[in-house]
Amino acid sequence: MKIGQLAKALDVSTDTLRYYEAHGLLAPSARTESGYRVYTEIHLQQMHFILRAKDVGFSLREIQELLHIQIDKHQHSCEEVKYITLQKRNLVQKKINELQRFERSLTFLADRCCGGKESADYCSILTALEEVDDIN
Amino acid sequence: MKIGQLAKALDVSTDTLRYYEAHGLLAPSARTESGYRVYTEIHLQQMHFILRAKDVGFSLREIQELLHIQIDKHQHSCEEVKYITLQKRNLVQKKINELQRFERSLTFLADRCCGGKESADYCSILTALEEVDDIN
DNA sequence: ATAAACCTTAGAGTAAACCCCAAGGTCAAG
DNA sequence: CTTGACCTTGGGGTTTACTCTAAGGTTTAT
Repeated sequence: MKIGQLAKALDVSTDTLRYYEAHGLLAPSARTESGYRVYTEIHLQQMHFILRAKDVGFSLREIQELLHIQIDKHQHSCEEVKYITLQKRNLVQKKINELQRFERSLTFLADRCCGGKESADYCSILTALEEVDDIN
Repeated sequence: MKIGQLAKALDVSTDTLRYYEAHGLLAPSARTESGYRVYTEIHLQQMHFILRAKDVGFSLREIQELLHIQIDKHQHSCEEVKYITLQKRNLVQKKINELQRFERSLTFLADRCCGGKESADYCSILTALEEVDDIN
């Protein structure tokens, strides 16, 4: 697979892929004789991982750390890897909790909202949020 | 409450608070005679909302949109508010799903990891991820 | 065989979200 | 009544994550 194909499959720009390569996130496994980057199915999967991670608020640096667990595996003991992994999981769980709180607020707001044509005087995320906060 | 106190309570800089004000995210309700910004408990809560939203990957623009549901409530019909709200909830639910996938990957990795002193040759987020992806 | 559509590197430009500094006004403590 | 910790505005600088341009080489389609 060439960079353009991978980019199209992921709906990102070729620039982004080169940027990720330059920043240690995704390196093509080989080059053609003429220097073109060659990617495989694995890179597609890895990019899906990266994009999902980005989407839920991880910075590229944090994503790199996650990937580093693999890349540096010979340098790290299993103990360290486990520690890092559990730490990251805590972070993920915290994010999930926050999002679930948002979800409850939004659900509350939607339920409370009549959905009709009249002015939304009594509709407000913040009001909903406060109420949810009170409930919790 | 003055800006410094609010900043300290939230562990952000006063610059950040002024930046948010300039960008329509959080305006103090009043000023002192000498021009100092005056905040209340409500602003503290609103900032908690903003910071949590930021933490789970919403941009300031997106957060503003969420808050706008309130600010513009007289301009919007309840129908519109409900539509926006449900759309945002979809987004939140998508993020939750993505994070739960991460959580499964990380759990899988941690479980698989012996946690001992030896090299982590067989520990890898990506390997774990692939396996989880296979399971799903 | 030549245009169109790719690819390369290197480097400059941009938007978001701060962060810092200067120059000066305000205010509580000693 | 002044020192030091606050506050004000305005503007410049930084980092992250792209995005674009220039100048040129490669591949595919007619």
